[in-house]
Amino acid sequence: MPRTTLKKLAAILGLSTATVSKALKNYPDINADTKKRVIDLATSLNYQPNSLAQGLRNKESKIIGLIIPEIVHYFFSNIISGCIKAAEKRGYLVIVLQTNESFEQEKNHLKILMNKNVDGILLSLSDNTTEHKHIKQVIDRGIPIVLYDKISKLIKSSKVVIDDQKAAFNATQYLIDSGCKKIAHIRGDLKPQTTIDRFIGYKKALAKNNIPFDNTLVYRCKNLTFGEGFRIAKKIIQDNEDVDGVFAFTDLLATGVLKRFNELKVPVPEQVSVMGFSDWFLTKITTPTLSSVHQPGFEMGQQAFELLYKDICTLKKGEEIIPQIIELPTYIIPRNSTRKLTKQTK
Amino acid sequence: MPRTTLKKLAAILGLSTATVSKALKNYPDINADTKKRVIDLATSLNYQPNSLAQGLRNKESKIIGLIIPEIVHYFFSNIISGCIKAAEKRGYLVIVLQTNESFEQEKNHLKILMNKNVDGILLSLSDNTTEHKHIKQVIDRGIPIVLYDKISKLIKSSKVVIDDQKAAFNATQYLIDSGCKKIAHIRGDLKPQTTIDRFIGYKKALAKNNIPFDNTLVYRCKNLTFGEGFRIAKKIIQDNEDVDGVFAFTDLLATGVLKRFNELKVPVPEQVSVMGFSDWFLTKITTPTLSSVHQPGFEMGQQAFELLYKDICTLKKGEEIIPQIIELPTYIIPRNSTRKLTKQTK
DNA sequence: TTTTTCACCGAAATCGTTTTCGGTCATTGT
DNA sequence: ACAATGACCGAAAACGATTTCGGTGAAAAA
Repeated sequence: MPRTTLKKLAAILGLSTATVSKALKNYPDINADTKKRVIDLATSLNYQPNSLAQGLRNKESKIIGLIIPEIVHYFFSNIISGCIKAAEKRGYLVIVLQTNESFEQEKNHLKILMNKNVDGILLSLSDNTTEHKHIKQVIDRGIPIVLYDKISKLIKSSKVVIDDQKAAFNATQYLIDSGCKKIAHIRGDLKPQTTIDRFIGYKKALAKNNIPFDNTLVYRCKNLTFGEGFRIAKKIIQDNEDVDGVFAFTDLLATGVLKRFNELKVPVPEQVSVMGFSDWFLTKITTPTLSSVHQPGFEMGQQAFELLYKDICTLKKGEEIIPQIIELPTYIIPRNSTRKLTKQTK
Repeated sequence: MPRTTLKKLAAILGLSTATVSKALKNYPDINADTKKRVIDLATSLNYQPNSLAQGLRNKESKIIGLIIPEIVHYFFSNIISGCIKAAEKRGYLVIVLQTNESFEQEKNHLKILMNKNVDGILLSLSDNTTEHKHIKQVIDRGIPIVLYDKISKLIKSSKVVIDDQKAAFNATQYLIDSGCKKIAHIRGDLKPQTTIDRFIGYKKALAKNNIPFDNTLVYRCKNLTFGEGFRIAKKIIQDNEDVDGVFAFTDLLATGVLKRFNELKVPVPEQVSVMGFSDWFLTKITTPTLSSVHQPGFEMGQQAFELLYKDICTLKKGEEIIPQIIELPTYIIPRNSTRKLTKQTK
C-alpha cells in the first residue's frame, strides 16, 4: 500500500540505497548481475521514484506553469492544448492558471508558481499589465519565462507571436481586393497592443490603396462580445449606409454583426462583406459562414513550450539564455461572408 | 539571486533553522521578540518556503491532477475553469491532462500523476475505458479520485454528475409540450453511458405521452460533429417528411441540423423544432438561436474539486473516505429553435 | 611476496523543511 | 541556599533520491 522507495528495495536486496539508485540509473560501476536483480525487483514492486525528493535534490520539478487570460475561449484553449501536448512529449507537466485580464492576478500567479518550483513559465500579459517588475523578478530567480500572444517589447525573454499588423493589413486588403470601397473597422479598447496593431494594419491597407481614412468608420468597444458586435452593426449601417465592408477585431464581434445584418436584411456579402479575426470554431457555423484570419493557437502553445524547454535546458547547462522570438504565420480563410476575389492579387 | 532558505535566515539571525521555522509558524515556545525579528527578515528577504521540501516532509504537494477528455470544448473548458478557481481558493494548483478519449492515455496519465505526488485526481472516464484496475490502483495508493461527468457505477469514489436520463426526458417533454408529435433523436455511439441515458430519457418521455417509439426516427452517429448533424438532418426530412421535432445528443449536432434545415428552407421552429444539449456558447449565435439543456460545466468543476478536497482532508486525518455523489441540476433554456409552450405544464 | 590495478559497493552529505525531544538558563518557591 | 518551574531555543532525525569519494576485496603485475 505505501509506495516503494529506494530504501525498501535496498533492504530487500541487502544493498545500499546508493547502489540501488545507481543500478537503476545504469551506472557503469555496478555489476551487471546486481543491476538485473535491482531492476527486476523494482519493476515487480512497481517502483517509481518520488518526484518531490528528486525535485528537491536535482532542483527541477519537471513542471511548468501556464498563465492564460481566459480558459473558456476557443483560441486560448487551443493554446493550452498545444502546450500540454508539447510538454508531455518532453516529460513535463503543466499547471494552468487564469488571470481574467487582472494585473493583480498575474502578479499573484507568478509568485505562486515560483514557490511551486516550476521549471519555467508561459505567460500572456494581461491587458492591464503596466509594469514588468514582477516578471523581471521571476527571471532573476533563474526561472525562464516565455511570453506568448500578448507580449511586451520591454521584456527581455523569448516570445511567440503573430504579426497583428500584417494580419490585419492582409484582412483589409482582402476586403479591398474583393471589391469593398468603404470599410468600417470595429476595434477593441485603447490599451491592448493587439488592438492598436490591428487598427494600424487596417489603416495601412487603406493608405496603400489610396482609400482615405475616415475616423467615423472606426468603432470602439470595451467588451469584445457578441452583443457589442450586434449593437455596433446597426450603428454602422445607420451612420453610413454605403458601407460595404466590416473588419472586426475578433470573430465574436463579427458574429454579432452578422446576426444583426441578418435581422436588418442587409445581405452579406452582397451588400456588406464581413471579416473576422482568429478563425474560431464558430466561424464555420454562422450564417453565412464567416471569413476570418486564422490565428494558430495550437501551434502557438506548442512553440511556446518548445522555446521554454530550450531556455530551461540552456539555463541548466549554466549558459546564458539568448531570447528568441518566433513569429507564427497567419492566413486568411475565405468563407461566405466575403465576396470572391475579383482580381487574383497577391 | 538564489532564493532565501530557512538556513540563510537562521545564519543571519544567529538562530537555528528550527527556531526560524517555528517562529514563522507561530509556535508558542518562541519568544515574541524573536518571532518579530524572524518575520521581519523573512519578509524583507522575501522568504518563501520551498514547496518541494515541504511536500517531501509533509507528504503533500498541494497539487491535484485534472484529467479531461478534450480541452478545446466549451463544456470541458468550463469544467477546467471552475476547478482551477475552486482549487485556488484552497491553495491548490491544478495539472491538466488530456485523454482524447483514449484508454491508454488515461492509464498513462494516472500513472504520471501518481508519480508526481499529486494529492488527488479529478477524472472523467474516456469513452473507451473498459476496466478499472488502474483507478483502483490509484485509490489503493491513498490518492483520492473524484469522477465527474462520465463516471462508472462500478468505481467506489465520490462523483459529480448530472442526470442525463432526466435531462433528456425533460428536453423531449418540452418538445412535446410545445406541440411536437413526431420527434427524431440523434444519438451518439453505442457505448458511452451518456448516450444511452439520453436515449432512454427520450424514450421514456415518448412513453409517458403515449407516443409510440419508432426506431426509424433514431439516428446514430459516431462522431459528434457539426458535419454529422448536417448530414443527418437531410436524412431525417427525407425519411419522414412529417417530423416536427429533433432532439440532438449535443449542441454541435443540433447546430449542424439547423444549418441544413436553413439551406433546405425547412422553417425552424415553425415546421420542425430543434433541441440541443449542453448549452454551449454557440447556441446563442446560431440562426435561429438554439434551445438547449443547460449542463453546468463551471459548477461541475468547482464541486468536483470541493469533493476531492473533502476526501483529501478526511484521508489526511486518517479517516475512511465515504464516497459522496453530487447530482447537479440541469434545466432547459428555451430559445428560438423551439416553439413557445402551448400549455403551461410542469 | 608485495604492490598495483580494477571491479564493485557503501557511507555520508546534500537538497530545505518540519517536529520531537531535550537542554539551558533565569526565575520562583520553600 | 537549593529545588522546582517555565520560558526559549537547538540538535537531530526524517522525508527520498542523488552523487562524490573512498573503501574493500580479488586478480594481475612486479
